[in-house]
Amino acid sequence: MIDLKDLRETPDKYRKGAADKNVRVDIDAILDFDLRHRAAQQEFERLRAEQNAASQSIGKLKDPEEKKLAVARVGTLKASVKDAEERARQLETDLQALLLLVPQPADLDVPVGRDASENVVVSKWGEPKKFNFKTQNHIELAQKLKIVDFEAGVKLGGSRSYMLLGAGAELHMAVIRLALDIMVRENGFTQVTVPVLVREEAMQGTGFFPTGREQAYHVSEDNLFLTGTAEVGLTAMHAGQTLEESQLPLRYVAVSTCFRREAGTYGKDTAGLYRVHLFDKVEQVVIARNDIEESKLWHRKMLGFAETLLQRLELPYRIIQCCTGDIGVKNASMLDIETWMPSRFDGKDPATGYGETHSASRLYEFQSRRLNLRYKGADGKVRYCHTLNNTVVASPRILIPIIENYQNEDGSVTVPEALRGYMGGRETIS
RNA sequence: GGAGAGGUGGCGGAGUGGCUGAACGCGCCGGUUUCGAAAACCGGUUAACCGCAAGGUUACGGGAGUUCGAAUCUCCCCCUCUCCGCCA
Repeated sequence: MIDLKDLRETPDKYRKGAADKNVRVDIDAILDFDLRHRAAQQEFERLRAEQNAASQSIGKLKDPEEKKLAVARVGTLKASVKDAEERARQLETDLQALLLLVPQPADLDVPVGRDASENVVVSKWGEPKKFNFKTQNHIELAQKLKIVDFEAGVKLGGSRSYMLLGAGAELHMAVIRLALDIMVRENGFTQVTVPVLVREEAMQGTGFFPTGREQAYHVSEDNLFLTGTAEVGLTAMHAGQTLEESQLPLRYVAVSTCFRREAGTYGKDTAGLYRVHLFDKVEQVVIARNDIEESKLWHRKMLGFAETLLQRLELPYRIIQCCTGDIGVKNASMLDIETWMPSRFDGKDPATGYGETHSASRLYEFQSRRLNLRYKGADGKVRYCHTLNNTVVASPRILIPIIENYQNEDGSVTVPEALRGYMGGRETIS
């Protein structure tokens, strides 16, 4: 949610912000609704004041005849008050609905671009390994090693379903535990468990609704939604509260199962572990003071925590600054991490070999406004918090680069050193 | 799933149709007192929105309704608690 006052004062900022993000919103219509809403509001308030005054005087009247007359007089006022109220309320509802669609304008340091093709590579870490034998993709490797059963998954859960077994499931838990240890033990984040079944307000408050509603599973029986990330729980946890500045920044991390309908992706990445309906993810969220520089600092730090994990796993990756057309309505800025997945590499252009594994978002007040998440500053003023989030690790997607980069000629997979401690010291999967 | 109780300001807790945006207590802020503090005493202390201002409107879990007028009456929803049943 953007600030209506700010939109009123600097509409061009939001016109450009939406255009840059390829989002169509009619800012002029919003301004017009706003104008009409305020006029209607004032009209209603004037009439209501009149009615209130008249009603109050009735209470003081003693003479029953006089009272009767006064009641009748106010009775006629009632209808016009109700009318004016209805008009003002309707305008407000329309205005709010439109306002929810206005994207957060991208930050100035975000390159303008149409879509993912115009994203910018910021940095690279590690060199993709050269194999001196014919490599296999993670699907072939995993099936031969019997660490993933796709058929069973589909039989039970339909398309984009899978079952990890044996060392596959162990590997999955190992990366999650490594991710949690990095965040909790090494970086002081507080681990939290979150509800993955939430009310509509939590989805709207975190900005996943109304745009993107079709991506969430809806449990209609209870009118609850399955979350696609722990970001929802971690960010909405303090909704409606006024925190103390001294509590900030809040640093939370959670593992949760994530549910995504993947509507509109038919035919994309249909095979394997890349795009699935259900996965587990360790997510980091920071709720910070209302300070742009501080937000930027945390953004880089949070990116760094994810890099730490990939470096421990010795997986080559690159960092992408997403362009305006690819950062979604919520974000002021978004940086993705793409990890080297040998099976995606076309043999010529190295850029083809990287697949997205992480996404770090900086949202400023966008979610806080929707969630009414504020804090009282040292100066006594109440402000909206800034929120940020980033993946620490999402599995099984991360198993793709692990299995593929660590494969051996005989089809076995070496367990990354950083994970061995979580797998009883196991060194290879064969 | 069945039965019942309840949701009021930062907290506790009054309030069953107009004089209640809300008694009283606690807390908090300012002052008096004090070398300083505590105690005591005095004063202040809800928020959002519209408006240059004066002022006005709204809000007692949320929504709808009754009424000239609702924290107070009616209906629906949400949430919390207690008991019974069932259950990991």
